[in-house]
Amino acid sequence: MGINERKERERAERELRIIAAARMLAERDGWASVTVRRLAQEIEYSQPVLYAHFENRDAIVGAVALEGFGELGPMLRASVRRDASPAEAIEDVATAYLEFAFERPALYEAMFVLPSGLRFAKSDTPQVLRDTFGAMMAVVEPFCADPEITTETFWAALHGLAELERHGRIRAAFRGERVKRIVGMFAIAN
Amino acid sequence: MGINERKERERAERELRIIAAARMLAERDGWASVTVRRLAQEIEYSQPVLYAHFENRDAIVGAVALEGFGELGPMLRASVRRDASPAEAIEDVATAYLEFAFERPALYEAMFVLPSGLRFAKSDTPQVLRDTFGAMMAVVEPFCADPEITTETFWAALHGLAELERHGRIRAAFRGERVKRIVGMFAIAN
DNA sequence: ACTTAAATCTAGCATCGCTAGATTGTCAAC
DNA sequence: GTTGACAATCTAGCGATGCTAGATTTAAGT
Repeated sequence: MGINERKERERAERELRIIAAARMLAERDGWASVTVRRLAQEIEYSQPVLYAHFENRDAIVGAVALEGFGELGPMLRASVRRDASPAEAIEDVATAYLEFAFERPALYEAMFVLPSGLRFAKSDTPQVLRDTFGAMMAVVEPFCADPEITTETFWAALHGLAELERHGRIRAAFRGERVKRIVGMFAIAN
Repeated sequence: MGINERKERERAERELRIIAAARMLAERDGWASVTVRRLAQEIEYSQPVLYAHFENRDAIVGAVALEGFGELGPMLRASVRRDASPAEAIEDVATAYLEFAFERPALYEAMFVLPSGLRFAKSDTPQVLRDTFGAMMAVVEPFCADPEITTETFWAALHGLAELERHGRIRAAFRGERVKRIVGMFAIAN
């Protein structure tokens, strides 16, 4: 009886449609506009159906965030030029990271700012999160003794640059200069 | 006729009570619990009175944020040990900054994360914001050619460390190690 | 065709930010 | 003093929100 299989397939498909709708609305109108009612309308079901897929609104944000990690990791790896020196590799990743943050602000927000229920740096951390972390670690590793801590620091620096600029705390015009400084700092033994 | 003066005094006092209540509720239960209704109850007036003081809820967050800047700047300046070397001064400020972020999370959130209507790095930026920025600039200045950009970068690094740790993205246990790296990076010519 | 269980919806609760319009209080002119 | 005008304040409500209990429809198995 393929009935249950079909049902499961339809269910999974509907879940994807919810996530896609959430992402689209968030990118278009901001996360405040992503309401359960609107999502329900978008997928043409009533609100309670969403709660059969996600425990609450935060979990929907979390699902979008996971998608984001699934894209950020590969994007960071792909950003490194083929014959880049170790220092250039850091620059490529830093630049790509910020590009991601500014070109997909809603996605970035889901991944790093909004409550999403995701668990980081824990034993049950999803693989995509580890992979993204690994993409950053790969480029700082040549320059440091303890890659994990240095990666955390590198990541924090990039996240700070992204967030302060996104909130208008620092001058957008000087992003390149700031990246240059960060890269210069991480591209020496430490 | 001191009548109008008295009224203005009472009005100003009431405004301070609103801000104090908002800050207290935010620190105790988080910003999500700071509702206009609850604030009204706290100051023993009806909701509409709050809108005679602040344009909207965000403006209340902004007022609390301003208070926060009024404290962060002096705290950063005071954190530098009397006979600290330039490098030690950076360490002191970095440590004090993170201490502030973790001991007053709600205040920090108002200042740097929540929409607050405050304008940074603009011509009409309030003096307290400039002062806080200046406190950080003072310690990185000895090591750099363009202090403004380096300060923005330094600040971003600290903000990233604070935010990622606050959200459980990086391991709290290694905060000291990360600070050591950041300090080491900014405490050399760049 | 009928029963039962799963899938889905309707309708509602409590809460939110915010505001129009009524009501109270206070001042100044007569 | 009384009264009229204006400022201060409140009541009551609108349109949203996240979430859920209970009714209803749909579909499956016999």
